[in-house]
Amino acid sequence: MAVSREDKYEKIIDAAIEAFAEVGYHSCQVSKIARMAGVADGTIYLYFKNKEDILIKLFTERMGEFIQLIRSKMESCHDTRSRLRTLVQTHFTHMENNRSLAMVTQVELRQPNVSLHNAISGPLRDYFRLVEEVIKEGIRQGEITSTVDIRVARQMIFGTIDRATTDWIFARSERTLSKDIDSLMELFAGALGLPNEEKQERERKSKITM
Amino acid sequence: MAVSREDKYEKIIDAAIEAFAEVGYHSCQVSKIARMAGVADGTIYLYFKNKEDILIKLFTERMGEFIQLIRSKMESCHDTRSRLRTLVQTHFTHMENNRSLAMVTQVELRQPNVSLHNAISGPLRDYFRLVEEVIKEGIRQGEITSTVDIRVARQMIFGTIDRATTDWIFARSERTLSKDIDSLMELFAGALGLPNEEKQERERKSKITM
Amino acid sequence: MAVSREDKYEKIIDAAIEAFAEVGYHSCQVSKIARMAGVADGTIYLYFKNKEDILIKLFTERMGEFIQLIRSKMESCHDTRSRLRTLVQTHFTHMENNRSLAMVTQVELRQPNVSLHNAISGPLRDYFRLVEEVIKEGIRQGEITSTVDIRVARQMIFGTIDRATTDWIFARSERTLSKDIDSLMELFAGALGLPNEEKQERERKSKITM
Amino acid sequence: MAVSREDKYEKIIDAAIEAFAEVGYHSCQVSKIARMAGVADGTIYLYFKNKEDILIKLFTERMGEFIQLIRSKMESCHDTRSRLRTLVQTHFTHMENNRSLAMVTQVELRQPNVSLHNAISGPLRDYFRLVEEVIKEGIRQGEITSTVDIRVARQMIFGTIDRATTDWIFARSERTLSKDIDSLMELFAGALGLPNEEKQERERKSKITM
DNA sequence: AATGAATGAGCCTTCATTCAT
DNA sequence: GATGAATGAAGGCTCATTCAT
Repeated sequence: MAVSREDKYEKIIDAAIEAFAEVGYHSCQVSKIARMAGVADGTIYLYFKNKEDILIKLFTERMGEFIQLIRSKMESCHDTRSRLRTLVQTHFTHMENNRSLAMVTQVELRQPNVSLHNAISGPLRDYFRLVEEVIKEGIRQGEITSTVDIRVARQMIFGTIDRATTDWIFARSERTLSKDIDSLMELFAGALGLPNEEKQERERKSKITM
Repeated sequence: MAVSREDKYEKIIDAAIEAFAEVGYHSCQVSKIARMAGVADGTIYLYFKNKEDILIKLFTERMGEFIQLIRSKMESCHDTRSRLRTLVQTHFTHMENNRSLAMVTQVELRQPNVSLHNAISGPLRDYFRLVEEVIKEGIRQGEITSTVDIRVARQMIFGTIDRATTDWIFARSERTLSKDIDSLMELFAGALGLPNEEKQERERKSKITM
Repeated sequence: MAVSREDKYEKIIDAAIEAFAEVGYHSCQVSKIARMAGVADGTIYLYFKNKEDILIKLFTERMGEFIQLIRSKMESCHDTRSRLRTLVQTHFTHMENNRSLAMVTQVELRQPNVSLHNAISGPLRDYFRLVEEVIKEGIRQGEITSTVDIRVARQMIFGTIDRATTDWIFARSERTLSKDIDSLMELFAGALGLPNEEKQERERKSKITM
Repeated sequence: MAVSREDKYEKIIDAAIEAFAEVGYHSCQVSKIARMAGVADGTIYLYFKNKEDILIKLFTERMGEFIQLIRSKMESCHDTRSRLRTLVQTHFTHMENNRSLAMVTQVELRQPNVSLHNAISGPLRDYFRLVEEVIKEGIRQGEITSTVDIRVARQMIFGTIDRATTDWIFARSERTLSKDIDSLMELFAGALGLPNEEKQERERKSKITM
């Protein structure tokens, strides 16, 4: 079957996510991934250069999809506040729906390993760029104070989301990530000087009236 | 001599910081630390349970001192804004002055390892508590909107500082961390609803007059 | 087609000679031979039992041809000296003209492997027998001292030729093998007590006269 | 003990010789050598860089001693014939007394491996030099025809000895190497034009008389 | 207390061979 | 006959830790 090959690749990626989340990258034997994917050890090496390559490809691929998902969700947004909310919402929901992937992203991928770091920095920079685009658009639209330092603002947004996700991963409680979105948005709105929602609502209406 | 023992312990910690920063925790052989500390391999084990214990003790000790340093610097601060600024300032300056330690803190300590994580969580929670105290005090003093979610606000503050530090560690440019403090404080002030500095000045004066 | 089958077999043998000579038997992957022969990996196993079998068949076949070649060239020789010279000459020329094969013969086939050794010993013994036949005939004809130990003499002749060939394979210089033939023959003639050429010439003439 | 370290090194070398001779270099696991030497696997790597290094050091060391042995035995020889006989005799006796080493030398060390070949070529060249010195001295003393090509003569002597040794290693019979010495010497003497022993004896006597 | 030689557990990867198509 | 994707066995080496001195 033509699908078979692609199937196997995905099977290995999926197995690796579960395996890494379960026992950690370092303690995870390649044979465990193979077993979980239902393939032979050697088969792994027909699709991946080595164990690290699995982690890299896994991240690159899933992160790419993730960023695409956020972008597509943001398309219907007309202001910075909703864009930011969509970003946070999508990020949190995605992590909640893919807890093993979140585990890998928040924990396993923080390996202090040069080649891993290099491989990861690409997709990570894409995410950074996405956040900065939202900020820039906000400034252009006059929603965000123009004095804001874009890089620093991005560090705040990403750093906060990232920290919240990591805390959630390590927390034993059943608390969801999503229920912090309002509090978070309040902070972001205040930090960036976003117009409050009533004001924005009023402005939108007046626009329509005109 | 009693000093000798303490000396050796510190020597090993210092050597480990440099060694971990240089080649990374995993690639760093215990014998390298021993060599850099000027002791025999076996001597390490008179002071530390194992390799991981060096990393843990190193972090616990330095983090404790670090938190103490921030607390003492904050003592002379009379409002939330200056407390926060002192915290950020001290954090950034300390990292800039101890780049190897920063490397270890931001990179090496992110090992996805359960026992390491547990050992680290103590001092980390101390830091979190410190940040949350500042926020609580701000709310109590009416400087911070009382609707703010303390945990989320702490995640923002810590997450942002942490991300900025990590970015700085990995950046090749000569940019310092410190020169982002103003931009950062602007964001924090907006997020927490801190009174702007002129207003605060006015209020302080009126207090004195009264 | 019947030819096709034979063709493919030869193609694989030829590819193997080049491949083994290039990277050595152990480092040579079966897939490399397949690629160089223009067939699929699996096809190899339709013609050969396994990788070692290629080496064995290769040697057996080429060695057989080689011995045949020497025998046919020797047919026109009427005395031991010319027979020996023909043997050495043909051996050296053949190696010079088939450097890759020489590489395999002198280097790759020296694998310390029991089954390989057993398989090789057949054709090798054929060669030994050929040399010993020349010696025996020499003794019978009175050209070689009858006290000569045939096995030892054969060891000398084969050992010397073999050593010279190995030296040539590993030498970086452009020196040919063939130009050592005269020196070599001088040694062999002395060792075996062969009549010098003038004397032989005289004897032959007197024979004819009689 | 000061000896201990050297002891262990020798123990490993000795064990390796036996192990390689028994199952062959490639099939021989490092752990087997360790077991036979009575040390831990890791200990091997305190004395040798890797498995190949054992083979190299083994050969270099034993070959050096071997060459020294031959040289010292030859010191008391006053003519080429006795020097050659001593060389052959010592070579054969040494191989007979160290069958495992002979196995390694004649079989395992013929691996077609570049780094191995390079490491081996040094001591091998030393042996070649030794043989060539004997030939040169013979020419200088007028015992060997001056028209002899030294390199080719060396190839004959070494090649013959080497072939005889290899044949002996692979032979199943109980035949010793040593009993071929006379036959061999006869061939060498003839090849090099050495004066026969009676003649030499006569010359020596006449010298004394004068 | 200090040493450092010795230990030995542990795993990624290769590649000859198979077999479903 | 031909293919080539899939298989899975097998082992050299590292290095944290120990312990006799």
